[in-house]
Amino acid sequence: MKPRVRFAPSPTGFLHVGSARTALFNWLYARSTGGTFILRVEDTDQERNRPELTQQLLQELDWLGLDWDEGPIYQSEKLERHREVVQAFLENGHAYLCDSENKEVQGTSLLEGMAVRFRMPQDKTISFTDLVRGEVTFNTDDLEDFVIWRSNGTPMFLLANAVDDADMEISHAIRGEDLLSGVPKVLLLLDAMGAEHPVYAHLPLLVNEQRKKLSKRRDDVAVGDYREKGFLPEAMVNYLALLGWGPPDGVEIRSPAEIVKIFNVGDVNKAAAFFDIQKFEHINSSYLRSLSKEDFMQRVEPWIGEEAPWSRENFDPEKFSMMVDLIQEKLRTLSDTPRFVDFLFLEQPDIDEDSWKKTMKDPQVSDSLLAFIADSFEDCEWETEVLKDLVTKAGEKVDLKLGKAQAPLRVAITGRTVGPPLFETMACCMTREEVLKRISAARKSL
RNA sequence: GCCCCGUUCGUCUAGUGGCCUAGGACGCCAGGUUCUCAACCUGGUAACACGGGUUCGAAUCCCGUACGGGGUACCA
Repeated sequence: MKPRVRFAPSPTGFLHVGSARTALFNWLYARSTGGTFILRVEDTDQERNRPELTQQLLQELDWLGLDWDEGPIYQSEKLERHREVVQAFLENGHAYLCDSENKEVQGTSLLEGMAVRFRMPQDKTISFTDLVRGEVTFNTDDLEDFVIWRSNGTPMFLLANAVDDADMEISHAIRGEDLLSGVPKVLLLLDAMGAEHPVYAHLPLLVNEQRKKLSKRRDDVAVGDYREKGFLPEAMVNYLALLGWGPPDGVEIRSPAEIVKIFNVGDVNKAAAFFDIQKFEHINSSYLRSLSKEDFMQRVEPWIGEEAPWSRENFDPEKFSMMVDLIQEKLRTLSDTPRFVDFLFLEQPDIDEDSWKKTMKDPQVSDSLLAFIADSFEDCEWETEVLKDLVTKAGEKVDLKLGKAQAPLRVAITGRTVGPPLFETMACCMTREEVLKRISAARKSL
């Protein structure tokens, strides 16, 4: 029997990174076992039953490359089936009608304005084997009769969940630990239907620095936010896979396809994991570096177009293309790109205050240094090595090594102390006139 | 409150009774890279929550304590 797993998100208008991780682990399980990955949209809550919310969800999954084999199946379309099960429970005594005061009402058919509660058996032990946590046990005395049907005529989550899992013959339910306490109720529901139990695997939660479940109010939780910050989908998948699971050989950076080969849900660990943006950035920069130039050019497009800090007519694609060779290895995210090249496409460099203060703190020295440099640049060959030699010589006159001597020039030209290799940039992408103009502008500001 | 789950370097993890004076990665720190660094290279720092058992031997098994988290809705 091939495993059948599902990702069953509630459409909230964005994909939460925790949900994305759950989707990923289901996908990994299906792909690594030859199973079927099913997408089911849990939109039983009327407010969430909106097509555009679902659309966004599908797009994010698509962006991550998590393709599904069946679905999307909409839970809201199964209303009749859910009603049928609840009706049967009413008839066979597994559930009862209940009014707005939570009082039991006699009757064996659904009534408008009445909710339905599942009857909890007394002192019954319920245990199951979780693939991640091992044996987990509950006692029904700690559980209450719970609502399975709302008075507005719609099914509750647990009921819909149980019925759909049974009908879709889900073999493995892989989801977040926050759903662990709901399992005994679902198992009871399944038993009442005479359906089989799926195998459960509860993944550790993703937490923030306060060790609390990632929340959308405090934390950056939308996958789309990371996309907009310039993270690559394969880096996102790679990083998410590392939260709660580790490759047996310790090689952390590897493609989704390679992860599929070595993934095992039994190796998932139990403790909550902190979503560490710094490590994510490290992984992203690694993927960025390994991109072919062609691929990089394509992916960076959104960051150098309309959104860029320069006006479109000043942008020069050829210069940019040359700059890519110099900066690709330095980027942590795609959104870092503009600030490494913006000075080429702006009338004036955008001067960073801290950089200016740091390199121009002795205006006398900086001025004479820049004067020497400007003089020697007036009439020289416009080549990387020549420019570098000239700056080295200018530095010697004020008793500074190249490392220090290039700093004021770098800030005058680019506006920042950090950037692409300076001499190459000037030689390949700037004219003598532009460079001299910026040097003199900087000297005037001293 | 009650129920459930968890606890290895700051962080993510390896470790399934001897190979552990606990390994890797990120971060951090130091040095290197005769152009910067937020890039790259090398090195370093740093952890088995605590207390009892079991065992010749425990990070690994059992019990308890502490701490953390999740659940306990006519949300999902």
